Amino acid sequence: MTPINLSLDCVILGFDEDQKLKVLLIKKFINEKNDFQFALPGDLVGLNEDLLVGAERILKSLTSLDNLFLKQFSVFGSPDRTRQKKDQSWLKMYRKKPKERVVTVGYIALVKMEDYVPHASSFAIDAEWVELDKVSSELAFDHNLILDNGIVYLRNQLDHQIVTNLLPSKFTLSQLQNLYEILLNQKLDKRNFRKNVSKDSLIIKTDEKQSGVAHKPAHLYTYKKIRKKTRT
Amino acid sequence: MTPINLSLDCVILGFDEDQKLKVLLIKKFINEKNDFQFALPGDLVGLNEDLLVGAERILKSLTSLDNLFLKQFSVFGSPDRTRQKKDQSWLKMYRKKPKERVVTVGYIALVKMEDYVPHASSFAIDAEWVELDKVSSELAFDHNLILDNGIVYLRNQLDHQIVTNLLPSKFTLSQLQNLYEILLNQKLDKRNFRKNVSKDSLIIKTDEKQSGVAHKPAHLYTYKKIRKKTRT
DNA sequence: TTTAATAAGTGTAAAAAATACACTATCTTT
DNA sequence: AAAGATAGTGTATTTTTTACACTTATTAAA
Repeated sequence: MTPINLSLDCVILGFDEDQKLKVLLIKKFINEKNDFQFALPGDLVGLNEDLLVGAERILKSLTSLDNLFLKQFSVFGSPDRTRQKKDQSWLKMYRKKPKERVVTVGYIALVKMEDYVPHASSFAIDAEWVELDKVSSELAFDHNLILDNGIVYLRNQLDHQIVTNLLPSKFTLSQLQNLYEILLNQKLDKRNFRKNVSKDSLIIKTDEKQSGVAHKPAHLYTYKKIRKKTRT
Repeated sequence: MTPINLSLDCVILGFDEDQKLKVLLIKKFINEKNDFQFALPGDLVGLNEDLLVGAERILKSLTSLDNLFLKQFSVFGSPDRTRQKKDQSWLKMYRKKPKERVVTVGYIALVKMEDYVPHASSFAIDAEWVELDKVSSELAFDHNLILDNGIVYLRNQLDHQIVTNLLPSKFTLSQLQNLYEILLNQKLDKRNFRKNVSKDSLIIKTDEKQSGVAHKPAHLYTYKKIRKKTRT
């Protein structure tokens, strides 16, 4: 009875060597003149599709990214969220019922960029990693709000498991610390950081060392993964 | 294009003198023979209705409860969540499209029961406070799951503001501690509890005391409220 | 009016967790 | 062999958390 559309939007944060946190955005044409807009990858959920499965499908269809751990973090349901002027043109082109309300569920993931090279398809004309402070404040719909909420959510969720996933399977403690500093956006004390890490029985020292560095080579560590998957 | 229905379900937890945490359930007939079922108060959101406003409206229409602080806590979107046998009969009676999928957003609130006396209306034939451990394991749809998730969410959110809302405007520290113990389902140390409370500048000692009790009368305290309201 | 019963109210010591802080070690490059 | 660079390490201090037992003020009963 309620013709409400349900969409899923993905906040995919990526990290790589150049030490910046980036978000995966798609570019889409919003008219025949090839004006474009950036947006989080997202689309309507399928009729009988589980939400998580749908988020995975949509993400893959727009960016080709696959096999990541998405987590639901919030619902955005303002009746006006798709009714700003800037978004009407795209809606008319791509949605059968452009005026109908769209409620969206936000999903988030944090990945190692090198493992996930986006390729645009479907209505995305491009899919790219964008540095957080270079993200346009004029994303489609309320995507700036969704992005901000996602980042806050993520910072409160960080743990060794999530963070080590962003590193090579063998990593140094300095790499790990550096990554925490970027994600949390704050400096950490080296000795205290190492004290904490040493309490985590899942972070294991290998007998390998870094090589080819122009300084004392660091020990390499690895993380014992026990992966769980839950859905609601 | 996706004929997905969106509903809102409310987990309203109540507390009162008899020291038990209860949840507000409605009773609904599921057939002409007057067989019934218990459920969380919930229904489809309105076409152009803000989600929070909708949750408030639905709750009021089913139970007459009004003016409480609902908070969104999760989305439940399994495609099968309304497709169990037990729920079909009710759906046929009350929904125009009983087979259509329904995704629901969970809202939660914690209230003082005496302030909120439920009166059933609309399709609710009864609205009552039910002790948590007496709740049927056969609530409508996936409402047992929603309820459990809501309780977990709530326990992680408790603070003096929320908790003092459940007490009279003047309360003793023993009342407050007792309430925490019930909500958290664990014993707390009296002196440590009071030490903590004394650090909270919003909890203020009045110069009144209990009277009519057969023991040393306790001082009464009050909470300085600064109410904020946020929505997404 | 004394006594018993009941919950209120109070402090301190010990343990655990968090923080602050600076030098030596090992490798590469020049 | 010296310089440059990052790795790696320990301790003292502060803060937070925990554990724990007796005295006090009132009412009810004897």
